[in-house]
Amino acid sequence: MATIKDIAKAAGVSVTTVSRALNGYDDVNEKTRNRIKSIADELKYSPNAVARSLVMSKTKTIGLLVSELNRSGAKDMFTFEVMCGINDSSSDEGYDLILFSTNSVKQQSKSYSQLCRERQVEGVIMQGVKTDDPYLEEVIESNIPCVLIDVELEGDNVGYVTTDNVFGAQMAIKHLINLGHKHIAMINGHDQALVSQRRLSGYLKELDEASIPFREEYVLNGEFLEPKAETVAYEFLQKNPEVTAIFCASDLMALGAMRAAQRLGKRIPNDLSIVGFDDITLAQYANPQLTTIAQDKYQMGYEAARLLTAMLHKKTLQRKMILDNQLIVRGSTTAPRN
Amino acid sequence: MATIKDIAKAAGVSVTTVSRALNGYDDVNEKTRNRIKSIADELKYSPNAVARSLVMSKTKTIGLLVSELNRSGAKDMFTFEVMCGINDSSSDEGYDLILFSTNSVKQQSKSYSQLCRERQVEGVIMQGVKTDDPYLEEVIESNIPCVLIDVELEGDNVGYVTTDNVFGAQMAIKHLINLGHKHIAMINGHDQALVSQRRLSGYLKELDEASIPFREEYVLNGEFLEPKAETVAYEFLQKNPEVTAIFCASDLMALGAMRAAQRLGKRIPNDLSIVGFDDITLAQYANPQLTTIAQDKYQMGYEAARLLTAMLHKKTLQRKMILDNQLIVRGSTTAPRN
DNA sequence: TTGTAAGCGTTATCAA
DNA sequence: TTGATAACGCTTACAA
Repeated sequence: MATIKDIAKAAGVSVTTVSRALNGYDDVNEKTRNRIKSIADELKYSPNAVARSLVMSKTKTIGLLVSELNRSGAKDMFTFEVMCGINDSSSDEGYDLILFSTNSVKQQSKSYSQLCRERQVEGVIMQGVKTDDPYLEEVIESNIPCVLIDVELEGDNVGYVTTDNVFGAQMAIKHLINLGHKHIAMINGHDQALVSQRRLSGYLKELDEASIPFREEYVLNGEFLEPKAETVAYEFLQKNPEVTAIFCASDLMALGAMRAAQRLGKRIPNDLSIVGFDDITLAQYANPQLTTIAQDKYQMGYEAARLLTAMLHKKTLQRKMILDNQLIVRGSTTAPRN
Repeated sequence: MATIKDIAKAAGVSVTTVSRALNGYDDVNEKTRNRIKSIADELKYSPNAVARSLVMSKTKTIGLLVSELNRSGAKDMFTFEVMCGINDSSSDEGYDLILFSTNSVKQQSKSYSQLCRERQVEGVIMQGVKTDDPYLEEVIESNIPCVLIDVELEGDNVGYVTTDNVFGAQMAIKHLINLGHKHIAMINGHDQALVSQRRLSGYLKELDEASIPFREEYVLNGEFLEPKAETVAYEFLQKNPEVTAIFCASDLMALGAMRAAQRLGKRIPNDLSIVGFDDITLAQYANPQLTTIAQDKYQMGYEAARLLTAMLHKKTLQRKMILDNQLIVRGSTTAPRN
């Protein structure tokens, strides 16, 4: 592990000169610079980022905080794809990523700002946090720049990236209405996700525009879980045979609803149309293939890291970014049988 | 950002005492310790890991090097699930994870040991590297402790975690033979993966034990890609109608093979049995559901990080870990029609 | 039980 | 164009 000291000694110059030579300052003789560089190569020198961070108080590191990063996230590749985007863009910007894995147990022992300050990250990207997560308050209080995924929180140092969930839901419902559906239910995610609220309001808005009366019992809570969605859909469909279409706030729940329908002997899409949300990989492999609202997860991550680094460099006053979604019509929707 | 200096001043003691008090040394008066602790709390002190790393030359950080971490890995959640395991176990052991994202472009500018030394990681876990990856040589040369996933390389500071791929393949073939199949093809992955070689040898071994003659043209290269597998399977099945079963070295390729069969009007499993490898999420959603050899990806990651931390603490002489696989029989295999 | 001082590998200020 | 020297925040002999 050669240091600049070693190089300085070998080159017969001071550490200052070595530092400047290696960092491309122009107040150093080209001849000495070359000598120093070749010695550095010989000694297989690489700068110690830890030491540099200490003196510059810049770590060139972004903290990635994913709540409950675990296997259950494996089915919808949401988390993973967002991470890929974050990874690509932060490495484009010259930042490394440090993974903060937290679960509710660990959260009790270490506060958000402790976590960040310890590792001296310059900024944070948070993913998968619920609206009632205690860390969220700390994000505002602390002045560490932070970009949230799918949590609409704004502040001097806080921004977010999300997609247009209201309009996404509207597209889904409009699609069903255009097909001729009148009795459209919704399986929503849990209330601790902002996207649930947004998608619900899109549902309401679009029903309203079509002058279809809203029926409270048509909105179910599937908790974003496939089996839970299956359970509630199963009960619901038995009680409400007039319903010909269900809009689900996630593809995973849509898969659960499909299974419920099949258990009840309903054929999809002939007896029941289903629209999902996310466009996860599985959507294409379901039988029939799932009509859904596609979110560009990779881009969400990519933009999140871009937004954060721009904030770090004070290059932007922008604090939020809302991406468009897209309706993808596949085999799980059709006109209702009359 | 309070430092121990601030605390020292506020408490009227030296920084040494503060350091020792906070780190739980027993040569400090309990009264002063308590005073110091409460002041630290007041000042919302958290230790600066960067400074600590510098002086202790220990960063408590593991580098995670995933080759080509990108969306294409999103379909088989392999990478992601392994990562979850690594994440859980390393955080259990008190290590943080730093993500080295590299692609072949970036590799040219920065060598493996440069990458590691810069960030002063204590050890590295590598995933997704091909056997001809230039970084692999460096792993051996450098003396940074490293654990590889699915690359069987051993050395003083190098270990690996993999599954019993030979036996896994044997289970697959035995299953097909037991069903009565005689003409069994294999779609293998590319040669730059060790697992391809292992799975092939399992295939050969099991054929041999059943005295089924090996036919070279029965082994195809699907490059681990779904569309590629579909292409080669499509051509192959046309030319070789006697084949009643295909063993694929990955589930993704098995999905491709299924599609090829369906395009040729072959029914699965009645006209053609297919066995995959991995047990990715999609395997259960395919139609019919895919019979496969399941690998515990999460555990692979978990054990990799455990092995690495054990190596770091010199607590083990063990350098490798081979996990068992499991045959999961689903709907894509049955007895051949005679 | 506590304090002084050196040092980890850098960068930055100032003077030469 | 170069070099002394201080500083970043912490740990750790060694001394008191």
